[in-house]
Amino acid sequence: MARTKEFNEAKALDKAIEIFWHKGYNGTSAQDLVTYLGLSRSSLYDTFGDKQKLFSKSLQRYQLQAQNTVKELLEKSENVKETLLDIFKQAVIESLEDRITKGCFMVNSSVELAMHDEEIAKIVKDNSQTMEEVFTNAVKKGQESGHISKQLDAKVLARFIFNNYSGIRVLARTGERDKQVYDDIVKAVFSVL
Amino acid sequence: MARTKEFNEAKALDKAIEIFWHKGYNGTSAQDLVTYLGLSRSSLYDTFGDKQKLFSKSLQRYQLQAQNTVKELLEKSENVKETLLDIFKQAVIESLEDRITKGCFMVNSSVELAMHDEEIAKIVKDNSQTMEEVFTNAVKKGQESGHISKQLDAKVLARFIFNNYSGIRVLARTGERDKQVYDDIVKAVFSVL
DNA sequence: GATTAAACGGAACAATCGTTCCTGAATTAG
DNA sequence: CTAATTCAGGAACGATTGTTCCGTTTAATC
Repeated sequence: MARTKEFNEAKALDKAIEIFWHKGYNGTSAQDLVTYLGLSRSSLYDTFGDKQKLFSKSLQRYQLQAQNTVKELLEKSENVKETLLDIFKQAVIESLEDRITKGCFMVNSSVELAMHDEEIAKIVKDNSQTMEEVFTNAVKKGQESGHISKQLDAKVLARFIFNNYSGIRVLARTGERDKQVYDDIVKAVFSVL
Repeated sequence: MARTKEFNEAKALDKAIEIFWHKGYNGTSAQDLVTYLGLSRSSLYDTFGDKQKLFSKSLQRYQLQAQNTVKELLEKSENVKETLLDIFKQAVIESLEDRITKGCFMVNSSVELAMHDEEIAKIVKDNSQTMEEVFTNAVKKGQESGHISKQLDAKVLARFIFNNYSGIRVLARTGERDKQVYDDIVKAVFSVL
């Protein structure tokens, strides 16, 4: 029989996420991938097909990870407003800590590829819809428990929250390092809830 | 003496803005530029130096145009809140009309290049600062005239407005075509003012 | 009409791109 | 052992990249 796989496919994907996230699709060369994933050209192409497929898989994996984190936090939360605040605070911390200012992989990919690559566009669209649902359910829960104002519709607030989340990630990508800027935005956002 | 320039440098730059805006820096080839600007390889390089310089000039020109539009509208406005609403409505209209979903050239460039190209990073940073000032002054004016709530600091609101403006442009870039999504966001944003 | 410089088309550059293929070593199961 | 399969490494592919250079044409000034 045959030799077993030596490298962990999932771990290789995580590596791919990192470098695509940092350098973008067009900015990452095949050589970059070989070097950074630490496996040979042949293994890379045998395992993942081509660059586009690898990117697509990476983005999908990232989406799952990111979504699950937020989803779980909100679903088991007893005070949704506070949990949402925690999520934003975490995004701010990551934006400031991040010494290589990666922003958000999904936002970056949207901007770079969504209009030129149908498959990526589909992932992005799917992500938006799912996040909208997650936030909508969370807001509804918060409104029922009295933690969030009922002045605006849950879906309206969900889209609003998601929009500001995107905005903050763009801000991070520009390299903004002034915490006050992020805090001000979060403050204004939560004055609505 | 010498022959006079046949092509209009400013018009060529506007063409460059269009294609860079649409395809991004890495996605636009030298051949794309030759074809789209309608001038020869030699003229292009003689006039603008190289691709990076052309991109930089294009982005600066775009910045000036975009800034002046918003600046003038807000400075001569008598009801700043309404003018801000007009600006957002205009962004929404452009996002929906735009058959090739360009988003915002500045946002796109931030995400694609700001962290890899110092010159671009400088332009982006300068743009953020200027826009923050413009919005801050506008909000102050609105607060003094009673059109905008004084509950939050002018600078806080300015940053908040700018963040949502970025977010909307990202949304446009993803190809979102549902007007309701944009309208919901705008509604929530203006509930703060 | 001579001079000067700009614009042009296109050839050509080296470099890099993503991808394929080959070789030989390594490792597993029967 | 043998057979099967994966590994690493690198050579090589054609295509495309950004850029330079050259010869010719065009036009404006003197």
